[in-house]
Amino acid sequence: MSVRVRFAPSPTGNVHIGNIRAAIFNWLFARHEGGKFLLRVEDTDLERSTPEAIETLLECMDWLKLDYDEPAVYQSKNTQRHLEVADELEKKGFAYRDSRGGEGECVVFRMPAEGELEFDDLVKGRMRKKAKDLQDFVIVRSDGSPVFHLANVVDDIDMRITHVMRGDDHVENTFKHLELFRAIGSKAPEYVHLPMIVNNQGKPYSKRDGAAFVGEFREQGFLPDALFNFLVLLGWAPGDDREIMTRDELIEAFTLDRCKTSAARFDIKKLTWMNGEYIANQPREEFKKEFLARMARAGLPATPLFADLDSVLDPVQPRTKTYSDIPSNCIYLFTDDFPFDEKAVNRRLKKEGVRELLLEMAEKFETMPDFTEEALELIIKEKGESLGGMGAVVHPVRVAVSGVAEGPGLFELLVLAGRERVCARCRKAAEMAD
RNA sequence: ACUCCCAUCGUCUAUCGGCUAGGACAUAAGGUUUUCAUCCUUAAAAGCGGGGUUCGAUUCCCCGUGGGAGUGCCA
Repeated sequence: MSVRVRFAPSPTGNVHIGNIRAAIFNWLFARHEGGKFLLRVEDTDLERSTPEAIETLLECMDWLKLDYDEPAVYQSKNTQRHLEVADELEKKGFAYRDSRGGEGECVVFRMPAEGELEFDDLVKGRMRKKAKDLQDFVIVRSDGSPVFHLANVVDDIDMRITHVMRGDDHVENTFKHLELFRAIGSKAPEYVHLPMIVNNQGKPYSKRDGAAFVGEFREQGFLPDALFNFLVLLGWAPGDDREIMTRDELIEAFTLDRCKTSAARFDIKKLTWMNGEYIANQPREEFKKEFLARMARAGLPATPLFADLDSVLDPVQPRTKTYSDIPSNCIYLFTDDFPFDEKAVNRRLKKEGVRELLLEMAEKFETMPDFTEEALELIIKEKGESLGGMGAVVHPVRVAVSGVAEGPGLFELLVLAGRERVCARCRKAAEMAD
């Protein structure tokens, strides 16, 4: 029988990285096994499951390229079926009506009173629980609506799910679910419980710990492939020393026996590093598209003041860690109205003789015959020798032209900026000097 | 309180009884570079504690400790 797995999120506005990680594992498993990956939207909480929330969910799936193989199932459409099953269970004596909660009559599923319940988790191994440690549980609320446990199991049956892969926090539920399958008379799927993603305190990773929702990572300028790659490595490893892997490599290598059993902390620094690697290797056209979008959003022009966009992007792309740092990192290439970094100004401009130096260099730049990298290097080197090192010229000029202390190679930068701008900026910065 | 789960460098992880415990991120030092990023070299950095099983335990078992999860109308 071929593998059928599902991702079953409740659409509550944003998709948590823990949930999407579960989705990724399901997706990889399905693709590795040549099975089906399905989406079931558990939208039974009508108040929180707004159309916008569902839209957000689908966008996340799309962004991460988690394609599913059959039309999405909406759980709220199956309510009748859930209630029929509850009726059946009640008729057969597996469930009973009770009003102990006081809110009216609900339907309660009867758990075994004694004995031991067990199942083999494909990652965690054999799980056992004494029957007396599990209580009966509500499957239909007093308002007539089916509860998660019931709906989840019935839908898994109807969707012919073969493997349920979900968060660790569901292990206890699994004992209940297994009893439901048994009572309904249906073969239960295999179960796989994935460790949680936690914060520095070991608690479930939440919005308080930083970006916690897929949309936030997208907003902050992470690539879907980088996030995907990073998340897979939380709780799974290929066994060799590979870390940056393509989708195909991940699909090829992904097996359940390499999943971990312990919780993993979310390390944004490593994600950022990985994202930088992905950006550096991104096709120029893709980078350009995102670059322009970010510039537009920041209200900056789409075309550089000088040179063409590609020349400007050459030094920018390999230095970009996340898209969100694009506007501030290259604003000086697109407008003369750029900010000066205070530290850089204090360190490189507010020094004895810098004013004169900048004016002199502006003069030299203006009069040199060819404004090329080679010629610039000669001139700057020459001037530097009289000042005890090229740095004495390079640093002030860099800050004068870009406002910041880091960036592309200076000669490259000057040529990009063009003679006219360089001279103007040197003279303007000279006023800030000393 | 009870039940269950988990436990290797700061972090993510490798190790399926033989380990001088490997890799990556982060950190530190050095080299390359005009700066930053990159790149190269190097350093520091781990088996929670106690018992057992074994010729030999990070690896298997038990106890403790720590963390997490769950315990009838959330999912």
